[in-house]
Amino acid sequence: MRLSRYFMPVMRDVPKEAEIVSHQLMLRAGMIRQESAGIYSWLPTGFRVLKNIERIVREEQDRAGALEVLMPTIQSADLWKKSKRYGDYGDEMLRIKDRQGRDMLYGPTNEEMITDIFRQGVQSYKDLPRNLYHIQWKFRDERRPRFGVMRGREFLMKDAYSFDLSAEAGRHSYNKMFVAYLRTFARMGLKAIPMRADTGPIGGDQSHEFLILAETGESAVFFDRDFYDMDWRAFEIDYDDVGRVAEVVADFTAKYAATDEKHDAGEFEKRVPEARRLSGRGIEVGHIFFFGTKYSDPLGCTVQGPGGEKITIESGSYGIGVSRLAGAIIEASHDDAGIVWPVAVAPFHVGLVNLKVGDVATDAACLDLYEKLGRAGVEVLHDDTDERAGAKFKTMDLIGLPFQLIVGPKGLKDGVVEVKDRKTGARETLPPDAALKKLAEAVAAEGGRG
RNA sequence: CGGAGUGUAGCGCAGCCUGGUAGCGCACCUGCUUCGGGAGCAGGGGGUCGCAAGUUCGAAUCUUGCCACUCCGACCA
Repeated sequence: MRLSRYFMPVMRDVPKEAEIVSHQLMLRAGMIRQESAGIYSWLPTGFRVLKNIERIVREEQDRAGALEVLMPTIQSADLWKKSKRYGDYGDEMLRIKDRQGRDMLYGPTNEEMITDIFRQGVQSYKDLPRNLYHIQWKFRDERRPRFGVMRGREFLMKDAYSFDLSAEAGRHSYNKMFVAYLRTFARMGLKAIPMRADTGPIGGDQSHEFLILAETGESAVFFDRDFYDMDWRAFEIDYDDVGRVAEVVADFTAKYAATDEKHDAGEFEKRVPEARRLSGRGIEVGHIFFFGTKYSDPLGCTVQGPGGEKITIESGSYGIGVSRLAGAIIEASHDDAGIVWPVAVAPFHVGLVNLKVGDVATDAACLDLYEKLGRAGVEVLHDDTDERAGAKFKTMDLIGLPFQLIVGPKGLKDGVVEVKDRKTGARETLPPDAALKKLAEAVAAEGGRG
């Protein structure tokens, strides 16, 4: 993309409505625009990040055997009345009426609808297990939206729903999602610690929240320092290997980690030596539940077993805050100059900076590199504007692309260009071909197309 | 929803107390000079002062009501 043809309204001053750093940086980098409290437009740069996050989530859900569907944002109230949650959900649910006066709602979640879909489509035990998910906008009319996209009222969420014949089988479905979440967040460069959690209004008896550590997090968290030594890479695993999947889950759940609601100070002291006890604040980026027959019972979601008997389906649900992650990743990865994107979610991989637009040799060199990088699968934002060099560097640092490729007449005279690593600040001068090779390799290594 | 606060140009702000028809910085446009880490000079464009009613000869400014947004608390991806 050529910056001269792009739409990226960056700001030098911080809009006063933004309190936390991720919100400030998203606004300053021209990623989002607030439309009303807790509701945002995603501008081109922000939208690219959102799509990258969504892509990783989708790839890992698919890998774990979940099947993607798309349910509507608007739902009829009927299903919710059947599950008794129409009343329970309270003012958080945005209720609307259609022209016939029918009660409708903007979905805050989809347990009822997916259960109904599944009930209608499956009659035999032979059709289980299954896991269906979608990535769709939700609306929850929060009492107090805040922190930009981290706690919006309208937000993009991945929600998956598992259907099993027995509680044991349901446990494996739960464990698969647990592992898929570890992989998903690892690919985004995050260490998301699984913590025991309250089940809240969703209900059920087994639940974990995945939290990343950040000072601005909304939950107080208590955990074992040993988590830092875990293998957080997106390790390979055979999801059909029930024992192995359970082992990974056991490994992560053996260590103490809990949010304040579930925290037990006595147990913490008993299980974790003092030197390893850590506390801090965390941002919840994922939440998984196993709730058994809570929805299948009232909605009559059953299948016929081998002996002709009726089996009530055991279910779980699994959420990831896709739009929240955009803010959460920035909270976890930024410095004084701006955002520092992990390669896998960066809006572009490389910022190509032309230091002297209008200089024939420099323009030609930039164009050549731009085309070659594109062919190598590297996404490039080419700053071909006639801004001053200083301003260009500030902008590049602000928007946080992982690499900057800096091309100017002085370097070209010596046959070199400069490559800057945004994260480390390291700069290297090398011939254009070598720079190209280096960037292509770095992006291939870290970009992690699943 | 309880408490606190803010609405004046795209963004950040001053002006309001003590009414007289709107200003600063950045950004934007034009020209010249500059040009390897947010340039200088000169000229220029842009605002129903959140909305409505009231007081007044006259309201950004005073009064009342409403709306929007932000922050602090209880819930959640």
